[in-house]
Amino acid sequence: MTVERSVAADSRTVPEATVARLATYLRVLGALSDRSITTVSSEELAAAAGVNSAKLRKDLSYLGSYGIRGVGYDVRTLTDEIARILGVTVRRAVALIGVGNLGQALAGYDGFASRGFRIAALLDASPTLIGSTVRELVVRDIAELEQVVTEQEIAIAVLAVPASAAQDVCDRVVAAGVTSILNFAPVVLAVPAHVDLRKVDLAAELQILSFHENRKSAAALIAGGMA
Amino acid sequence: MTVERSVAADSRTVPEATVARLATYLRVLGALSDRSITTVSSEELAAAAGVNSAKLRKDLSYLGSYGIRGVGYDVRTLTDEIARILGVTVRRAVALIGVGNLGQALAGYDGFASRGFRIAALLDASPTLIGSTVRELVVRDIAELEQVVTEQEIAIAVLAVPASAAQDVCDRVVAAGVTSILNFAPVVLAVPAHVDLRKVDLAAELQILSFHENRKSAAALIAGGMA
DNA sequence: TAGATTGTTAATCGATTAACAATC
DNA sequence: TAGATTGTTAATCGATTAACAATC
Repeated sequence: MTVERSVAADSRTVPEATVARLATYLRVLGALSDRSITTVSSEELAAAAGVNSAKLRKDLSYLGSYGIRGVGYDVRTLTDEIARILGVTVRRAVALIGVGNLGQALAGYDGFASRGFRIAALLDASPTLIGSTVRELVVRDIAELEQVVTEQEIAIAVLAVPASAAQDVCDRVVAAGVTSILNFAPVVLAVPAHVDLRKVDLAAELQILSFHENRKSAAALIAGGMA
Repeated sequence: MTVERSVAADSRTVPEATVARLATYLRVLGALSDRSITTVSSEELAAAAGVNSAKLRKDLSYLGSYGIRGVGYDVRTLTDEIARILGVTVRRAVALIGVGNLGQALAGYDGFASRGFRIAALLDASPTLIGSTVRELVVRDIAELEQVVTEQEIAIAVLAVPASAAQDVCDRVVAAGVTSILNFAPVVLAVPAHVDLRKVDLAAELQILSFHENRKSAAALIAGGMA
C-alpha cells in the first residue's frame, strides 16, 4: 500500500504539461546553483523559467510540498526532487540510430551528457559508416540492434534516420525492447501503446514561425492601408 | 473591410494547437500527392497524421470550407490552402547563427529546403569559421548581422549558439529586425512582444521520456510485488 | 508579532471529442 | 434517392491563472 500511494503521488498524477516544464525548472535550478544561490522564491524561479509564478507553484505542488512558506525553495532540495521524478538521478543509456548529418551532430551534443544521458551506442545501416569511429564510439550495424539494446540496457532510442526508413527502424527498435523513442524523421510513426514516442520536426517549427510572420505582415498591411 | 474580414478568417482565429498540426497535415498531404492520390477523407487523412478525425475536421474548419460533403478533400486544393496559411508559398530566407556541431548539421538538413525555407546565410563569431565555406555558403561574421538581414530579407533566425552566448546573440538578432526566432540553446530567452520565439530543447525531450520510463518501471515493480 | 511566500481553491480559458444535421 | 462525409454544435476535459488562507 505504501508503494502504491507513493507512486500515485510521485508520477501518475503529474500532468503532461507540467512534466514538460519540469525539465526547464531543473535546468534553471542548475544555473542558480552555479551562481551559488541556495534559496529561491517561486516568483524568482518562475521569472527565470519564463513562466507565471502561479503556474510554477501549481507544477511543484504535484511533486509534494518542498517549499518553505515565507522563505521559498531550497535550490538543492528542489533540484534533487525534480531530478528524481524525471528519473535522471541514474544516468540513462541512449542509443542513437542513424549516424548521418544530424545523427553525428546529436552524437556530439554536450547537453545530453550534462543533463542525465549517456549515448551508449551508435547504429547505422550504411556499410560506409559501420565500423567507423564517431565521437569515440564505433558505429555498429543496425542488424546488431537487439544485442546492443540488451548489452547496454538501452531504454531510450533516438531516431535520426531518413524518413523512408523510419517506420521500419522504429518497428525493429520496439521489437528489441526499447520503450521510449525520440524521432527526428519527418514522418508519423506508429508504435504500440506501451511505447512512448516524442518527435522533433525541425521544418514544422519553422512553418509555425512562418505562420506568425504571415499574420504580422497582414496586420502591417491593414495598419498601412488604414493610415 | 474586405481585407480586414479575410485576415480575421485566415489567421487571427486559428488556435495555436491547430497551427502546430497544420505543418503535419501539409507533410502528409505531400506524401499522398506523391502516391498520386487526389482525394482523401478526413478519416484517412487523420489516420495518416496520427490524430482523431473530429480534431482534423475542426482544425480544417478554421481555414474555411475546403471539403466536399460525401466525398472528402481534394489533396491539391487543401495542400495549397494550408501552404498559403502557413506562409510557405513564398520561399522564406532563414539565417542560421552558430555554425558549430549542431549548426552545421542544420545547415545541411534537406527538410528545410523541401518544406519552404532557404538557408540564406550562415553566421558565427569564431575567427576560425568566418570565411570558411559550409554547404556552399561562406560563413559570415556575426558583426555583419544587420547588413545580412537587410540584404537577404531575413525574417527568421535559427540560433545554434552556445548557451552562454544565446541571449546576447538573440538581442542582436532582434535589433537587426528579425521577428521570428527558433532557439536550440538550452536557455530561456527574453524577447520583445512583437518577436515570436520557439525553442527546441533536445535534452528536455529525453528527460520527458525518462519521466515516463520511470513511471513504467514503478508500475512494473508494483505488478511484480503484487504477483 | 509582522512580513513574506507557499500551497490550494475556484474561476476561466482553450483544446478535444462524440454526435449529428447539413449537403454533396 | 441512398449513401457518404463534411462542418458544426455542445459536452467534456485539461491547463492556466488570480486570489488568498495557511504558515514559516
